[in-house]
Amino acid sequence: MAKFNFNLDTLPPSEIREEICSLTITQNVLQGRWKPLLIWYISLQPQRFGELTRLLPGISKGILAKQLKELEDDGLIQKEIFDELPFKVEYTLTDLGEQLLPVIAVMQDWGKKYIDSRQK
Amino acid sequence: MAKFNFNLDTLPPSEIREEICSLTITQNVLQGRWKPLLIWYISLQPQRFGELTRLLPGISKGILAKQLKELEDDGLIQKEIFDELPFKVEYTLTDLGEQLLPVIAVMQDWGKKYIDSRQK
DNA sequence: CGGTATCCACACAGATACTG
DNA sequence: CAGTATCTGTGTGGATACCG
Repeated sequence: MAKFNFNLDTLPPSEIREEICSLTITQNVLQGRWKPLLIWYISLQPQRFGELTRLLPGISKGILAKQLKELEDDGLIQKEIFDELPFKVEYTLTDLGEQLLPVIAVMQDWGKKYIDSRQK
Repeated sequence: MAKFNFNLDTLPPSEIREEICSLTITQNVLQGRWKPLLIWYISLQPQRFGELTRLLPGISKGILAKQLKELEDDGLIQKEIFDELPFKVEYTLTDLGEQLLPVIAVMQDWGKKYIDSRQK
């Protein structure tokens, strides 16, 4: 999946390469207009497909399904299908997904600093 | 600039709204294939335009100029123009840009966890 | 050296209709 | 309810030529 943003012919030193690679992976995993918000909402409580469409006004069902699928494929969320009628599906974070919450938190912290800096 | 990913007609409670807004701002500011890497490289030392094209093999001059301009407009980096021949320009982080380094750091931490989880 | 300007290609998001 | 399929439009990145 990932584009690693460096050329295999001109590799930087290995410890630099690891930083580049780690950073780019996280960037790629979070790439998608709604993904950080999806992770954050799901961290608050297990969420259903329909509830997410209400929480994220403007998102279309197609793109919601696609981004949820990508998050699932990347191992950040898991879905539980309840065998009821009408159908019920719940999305929750995996352990790996939970470990991403510090990233979300510092992003929120910085966003507040950004807002403050623009209000001066 | 920012798309805030919520509908003004169906506003969530204010403290939730602030978290959404802060997160989305940071996401938007970092949106761009090379931006996190640019910030990280510039944090290591002041960088020149030509040096960045070497550090990021595959980037085109057009897109490098564009993403640097966006980072500058968002107040994350500043450029110093040295009045020499041949021309010399150096990009450095602003205070606001420095404050973004924790975000980069936790992204790198998580990227390493992701790699570990996939190697099992 | 450090950019702009222009054009092109594709990925991604959105709308809509349909389905198990 | 929770999706899938298809089509469409736009945003983003990339290549190239040119410029101060």
